[in-house]
Amino acid sequence: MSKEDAMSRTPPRDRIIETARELFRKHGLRGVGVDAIAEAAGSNKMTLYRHFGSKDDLIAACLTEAGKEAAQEWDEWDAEFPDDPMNQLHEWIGCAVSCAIEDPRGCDIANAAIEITEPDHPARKVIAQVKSAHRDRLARICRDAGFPDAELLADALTLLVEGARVSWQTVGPQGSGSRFVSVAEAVVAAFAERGKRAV
Amino acid sequence: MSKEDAMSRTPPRDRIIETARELFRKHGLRGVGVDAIAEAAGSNKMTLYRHFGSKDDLIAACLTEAGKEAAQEWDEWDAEFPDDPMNQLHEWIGCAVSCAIEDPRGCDIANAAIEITEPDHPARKVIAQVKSAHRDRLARICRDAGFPDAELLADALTLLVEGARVSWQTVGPQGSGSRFVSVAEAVVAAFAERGKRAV
DNA sequence: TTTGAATGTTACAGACCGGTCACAGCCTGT
DNA sequence: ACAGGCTGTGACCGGTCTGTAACATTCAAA
Repeated sequence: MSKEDAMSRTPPRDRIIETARELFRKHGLRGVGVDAIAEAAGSNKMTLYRHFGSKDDLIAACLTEAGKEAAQEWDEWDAEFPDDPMNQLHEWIGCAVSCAIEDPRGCDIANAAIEITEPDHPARKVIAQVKSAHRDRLARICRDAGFPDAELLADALTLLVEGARVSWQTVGPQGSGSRFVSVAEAVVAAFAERGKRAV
Repeated sequence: MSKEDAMSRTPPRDRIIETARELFRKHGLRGVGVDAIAEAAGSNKMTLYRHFGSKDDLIAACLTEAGKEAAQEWDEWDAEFPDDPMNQLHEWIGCAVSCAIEDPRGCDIANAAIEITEPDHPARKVIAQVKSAHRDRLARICRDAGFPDAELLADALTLLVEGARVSWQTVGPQGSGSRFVSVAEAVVAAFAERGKRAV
């Protein structure tokens, strides 16, 4: 009963966020109600509303948490290959979509951006901030690795990974998304050769 | 009153599909009810249900219609640059995301794939079919243009455009999505040079 | 003119939703 | 032992949703 133990030990707020992220991912933001989330988290609707003022705020909190997790992953790559941006880049390419094999539901943040239609939704700024940070870290690695067109390469890789996670949801494992690693490596190689010739 | 005239002349089924596509695009699939669609189409819920057995079937019909429109666009490029795949490719790159400037809601089909969580939803096969056809036509152009790595280039461009339309919804005009044309052209150029050197 | 199919209208069923209230319990720090 | 904050419980409100039933209307073809 280690799971139930952990459930009862962690404060309700954390359990609710974790459970909400699971259910949102599985059924979509509009596909699951706050009551179901609270119950699945071993709590109830009232405490949910005492921690998060509304469902929309809960969604924003979940995406903030997702952004924190992503940043942690970047930090781990930083620590794994210190001062070796080229290996960091290859590691990123390898990991960026690999998770999709088990759970083909793509990126929670991108999915939320698509599912949320209100322009003033509290989650919108979280989405923009996390995604911008992602591109910025990618651009920094490309610059550190010495690519002359580092910014353009960062844009290319950003679009590729974003597209791969969508492609996985549209056509599944037969689609272009499953060739993301080959494509990304080819693009990186092409940009590297371009740089060499320019020098 | 040509618009109202057209509304009353066209059969209800077509009006409903057209209206549904607009509203689905604006508010999401789950963000608008069948009653609102029927009323906005100048019809009513009952006739809607007589033409489409369920809301899910209506969604599938809307995506089928979207797929037909996309195919028509490809045919126009074919007719505009007959036997000139390189220009067809450039035209595709220019048009693929340009529409996003006015309406940043991305691709209806990809959005639907993300919003639909049921694996057996009637729209799923439509989504997969349309997206596969898109990649196939792109691959054919790349092959006709003589790219040695035509399949890989088609995958790259597919992922890029898919990612661009998502990026537009996450970070807006400041994001990588607005650099799609530059990125895609750079990737095409890199693949072309690769081919030359390989020859 | 009559017939019949397509369409419109109204009402309803049953379920779910987000959000709030009043009240009861628990558990910790003092 | 006691006080106070956090948590749990169940009921409730008003609204919306998909889908159906029964009935009225229009309109074109025969």
